[in-house]
Amino acid sequence: MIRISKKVEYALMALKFISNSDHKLVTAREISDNNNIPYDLLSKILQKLKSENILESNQGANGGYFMKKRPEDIPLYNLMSAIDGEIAIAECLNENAEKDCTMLDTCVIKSPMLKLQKEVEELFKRKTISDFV
Amino acid sequence: MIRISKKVEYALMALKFISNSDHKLVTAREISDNNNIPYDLLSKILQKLKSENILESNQGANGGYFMKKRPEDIPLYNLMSAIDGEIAIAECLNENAEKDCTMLDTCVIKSPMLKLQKEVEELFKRKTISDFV
DNA sequence: TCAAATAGGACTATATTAGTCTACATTTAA
DNA sequence: TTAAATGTAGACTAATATAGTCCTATTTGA
Repeated sequence: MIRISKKVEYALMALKFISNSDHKLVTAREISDNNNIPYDLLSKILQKLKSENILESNQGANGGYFMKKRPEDIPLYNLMSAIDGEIAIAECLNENAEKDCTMLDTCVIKSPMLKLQKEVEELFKRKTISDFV
Repeated sequence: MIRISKKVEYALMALKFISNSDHKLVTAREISDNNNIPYDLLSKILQKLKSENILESNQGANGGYFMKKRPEDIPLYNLMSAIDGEIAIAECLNENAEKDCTMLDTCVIKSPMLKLQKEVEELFKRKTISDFV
């Protein structure tokens, strides 16, 4: 199975909500209530989006989030890797597979897998948040 | 994260091994030993490949498996869905999401997600086992 | 100084994936 | 005709990844 995690779905919904809002600042609570997303989980996601410079926030009362980049400038790929970490299409393509994989030398499918990985990456880099907003 | 399951990796390795073998029949044990794949797990996988008409088998002593289709006629997509079931890029695109998804009516990202799903499918349908063999 | 907000770590629960165990059925060769 | 080699199949357990919760700061405006 191959999938977009629920967290990324939530992120997309949040970004859509923020983009379409006419407020300057949108709170996590608003997003959570309007989209039926667990508040605590959403908070974590928004924080990650902030640390990726996708969102900016004001803390404190009357605080909230706002877009730091335009949707068309945010590849879906970046969103995914920000939230779920590096995207490896197969276990053996992880950074630390070199120490984990028991069959490094004998592996017969690594190089075509790598090629496929590149193609999937391309696809997710071509897509931007504006495709969802 | 987005990935090819280990079972599919094993299937690819098995198909490669069978394709490159000069025996008429290859046993699960041979494949398991040569590729470091847990025997029981591999057996299950081979059985699924059989039920998908990718492999054929002879039972009994001197039995084993052999290719029923040519690698270039087996899309990676089919292998994946044979082994791991239908490929839905997001939870909401599953067959039974209609009853499960709490936000059917309000969902704001379903249609672009569906488009993305099609594109990923295309990619995996274009790839065939011959790319790995 | 209080209430409303973001920030962030630790924890628990759930679902998915990987792997194991046991029993049985089929075929061949001795 | 029987033993060994093989595929078939279901139930179970273990490991891992994902989703979700809880609790406690910290910041800031009224």
